[in-house]
Amino acid sequence: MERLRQNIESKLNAKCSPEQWAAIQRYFSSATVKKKETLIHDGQYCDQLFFVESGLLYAYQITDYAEKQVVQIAYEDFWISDLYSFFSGQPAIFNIIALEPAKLFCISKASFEQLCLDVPLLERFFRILFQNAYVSNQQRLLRNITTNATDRYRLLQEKHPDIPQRVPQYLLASFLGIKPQSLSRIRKQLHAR
Amino acid sequence: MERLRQNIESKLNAKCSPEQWAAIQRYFSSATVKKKETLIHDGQYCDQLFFVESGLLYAYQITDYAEKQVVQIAYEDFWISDLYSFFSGQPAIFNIIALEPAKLFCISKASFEQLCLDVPLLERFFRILFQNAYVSNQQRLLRNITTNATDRYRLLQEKHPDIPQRVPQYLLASFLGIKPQSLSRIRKQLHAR
DNA sequence: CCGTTTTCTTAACCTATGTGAATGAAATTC
DNA sequence: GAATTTCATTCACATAGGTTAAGAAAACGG
Repeated sequence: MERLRQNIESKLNAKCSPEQWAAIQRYFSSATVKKKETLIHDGQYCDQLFFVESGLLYAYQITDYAEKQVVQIAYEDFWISDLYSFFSGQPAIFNIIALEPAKLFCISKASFEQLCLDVPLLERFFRILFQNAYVSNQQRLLRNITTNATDRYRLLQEKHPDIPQRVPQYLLASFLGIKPQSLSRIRKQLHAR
Repeated sequence: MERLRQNIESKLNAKCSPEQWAAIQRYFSSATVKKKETLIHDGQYCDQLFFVESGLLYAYQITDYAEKQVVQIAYEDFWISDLYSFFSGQPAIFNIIALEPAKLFCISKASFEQLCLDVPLLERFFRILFQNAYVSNQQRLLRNITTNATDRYRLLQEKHPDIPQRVPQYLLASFLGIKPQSLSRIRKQLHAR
């Protein structure tokens, strides 16, 4: 669980004491998913947060006209969940599927709440986690409005060079908000230089 | 402050006791802004949450090439702030300006934290408030990707009929992620039927 | 009330991205 | 390892929305 520890400590900008870390470990369980296995089905409840220890998963929504829309891509050191369902207790609106076999650490909502009481430092950690999720979503919305597809692709390459290498292009395209043919065209133009 | 009370009670789906309400009132202050007055400047700190009692404000970001991008529009019963700055203590990334003279109730970060301790019910309220903000942003991102401008405009008319009536079209267009000329064209087509 | 400024509309044209179809490559299944 | 399915690429064409420019309408300021 070294990865999880580092993730927590880096976001808190502080070390966990041995006791804190022992407590934290008690509240998480681990899980593995095989390639193409569905971790969360929309319509069912998602009452867990998942930390990706290894592997890669993505979350998508089915749109009004039955198309997949990729919402999030998570690999090592990322957290993924259907936060809407997690927070509200309503059925999930996303599907979450493994693209590569993955090893996860999971915390249920009940454990999450217990842990926050038990180790207040973790309450702070999760607050930061959710705040970051909020802010990065908002920035993503603004980028999608104000930036063309080529620049969005370049930015993704820069910030998350893993993703273009590990994710098939039709999913990458969806994540960027374009069609696979357009992404193919964009890549061709970029390589022409 | 009746509006604020109703807002809180409706999101909590519960009534505040007289003591709770008295405590809440102590933590809020009130403010007014004139038309065109700037409530929050980007680059400065935004350590307040604002509840709109009357009037209308909007938040925008200046994009890389110096264009205004409208992020949020708030009128009676809405909350508005630069949550990034509020949460992180970093300088604000948005400007918030009054389009109509407005009366606000404000709570500073320090009061917010005190209030959450003092009246745990309010901690729950704010959690719900932030969760809703997260979810509605995420849904807005997905809609912007999967839906054309005409449908986005129609949806806005349906869900917030106040906005098209009270906000000039060039700001409305920006909020929808299009240019004013395009919004004009869309409106023309819609009225032609 | 009139001149100024801001906002809205229209139109002609342009461009990025979508669409549909064809092809071949790659991956998966049996 | 042959058969199928899935995925990526390309192309010709379609279309939504952007751009530029001009004038009309509305709002504003003295």
